[in-house]
Amino acid sequence: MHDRVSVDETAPEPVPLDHEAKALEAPAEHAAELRLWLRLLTLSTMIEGEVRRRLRERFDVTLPRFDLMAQLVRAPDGMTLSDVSKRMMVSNGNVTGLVERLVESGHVDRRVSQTDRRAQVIRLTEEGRAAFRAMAVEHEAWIAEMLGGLDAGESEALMGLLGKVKASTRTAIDANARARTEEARTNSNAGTGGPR
Amino acid sequence: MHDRVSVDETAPEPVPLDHEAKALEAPAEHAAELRLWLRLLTLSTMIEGEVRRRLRERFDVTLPRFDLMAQLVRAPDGMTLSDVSKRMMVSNGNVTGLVERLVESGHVDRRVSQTDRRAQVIRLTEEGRAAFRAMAVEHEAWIAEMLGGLDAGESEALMGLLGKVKASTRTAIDANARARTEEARTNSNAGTGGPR
DNA sequence: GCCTGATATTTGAAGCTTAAAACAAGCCGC
DNA sequence: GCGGCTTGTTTTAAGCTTCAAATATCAGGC
Repeated sequence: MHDRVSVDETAPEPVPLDHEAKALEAPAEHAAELRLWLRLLTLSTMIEGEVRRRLRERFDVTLPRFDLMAQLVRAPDGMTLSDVSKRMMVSNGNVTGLVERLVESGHVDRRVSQTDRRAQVIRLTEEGRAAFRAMAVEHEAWIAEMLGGLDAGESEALMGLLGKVKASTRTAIDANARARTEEARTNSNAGTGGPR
Repeated sequence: MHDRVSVDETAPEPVPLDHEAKALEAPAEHAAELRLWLRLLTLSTMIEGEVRRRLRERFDVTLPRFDLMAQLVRAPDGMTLSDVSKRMMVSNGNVTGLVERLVESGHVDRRVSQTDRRAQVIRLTEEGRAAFRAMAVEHEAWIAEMLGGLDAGESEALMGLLGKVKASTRTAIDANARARTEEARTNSNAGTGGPR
């Protein structure tokens, strides 16, 4: 497989490491990926935490509400809860509660879809739109301040690399999901005596 | 009201854009940073979500518990709750509850520090260590699978760029914290009639 | 029209998370 | 050795989040 880490670790290796040492050192094969992931996670946790803090301090609003409003502001025609759920990558049940509170506070308007009686279409109210506009201006400045350490070329390079990782992550997730679906199908057939 | 029905608002529009349009387009100055942040956030959300799902599916464990155990496995002499809180970048109160549940399940051992009677020192139990070892092996493979799309050079480049962003983020956060502290000091002086 | 499977949403239980307030104990300068 | 500040932890209230189960509706095939 990927022998990237210049496989010169072959030579000695007399006594196989015991479990303990293995577990502690073990990053063995994939240390680089693990470090990358940890740095990525640390960074987004830092930024997210700071944005959360500032939103609360300056506007007394929570980050999830801001995020939801950010989705809605780009959809003047409204979105269904499912749409929001997919875009925000959170569960359906989560969105239900979030929307409930935003309707309560008058930022969001919710009505049954005219074409699908199962679905709710939600939109920002005028108040919601105004509130979001005010927040978005500062939010953007915060992000620019925090991510401002790169020049245009670096920024573009980073964007590209993140895109590449995103693609391979997507692939890994999809492959896993397919495998799970397949397994479920098989089990189901086995259980019900489906096509042998 | 909202003339959503595709007004084909392209052609005319002679007048300078109003607030609405501005707000929508406004990424104006800092569009690149905003896009970068969104991509970063999307990526870490994707990975984190998948790891969470797999940990639950394979080991019936939550991600925060895994993360806490990952901190402890590297500290055979134990850590205080505060240490953990800082390393995980979560609130103190959060750690209290998390540790409570891990002690309950027998993965973690907790005792009062011998040198500071305020502090609790926590360690993995043998069971906790064994359980973590098993999980860590798969976890590492998952990460390698998801982040596997880069060659060594790209990986290193990404690491460097993330480091750079992390540094500038750190700077921005610290500057803000200092400003807040300063403001608090000033207010406090004003209120109590401190040094003019 | 009726069944079957898919989709949209809600609900409930459990757990995670934060912020803020309350304590307890350490540290320090006088 | 006593105030006063700092640090370590817990507690509480509110909100976020997930998963899984329950509802309701839709869409197709027959």
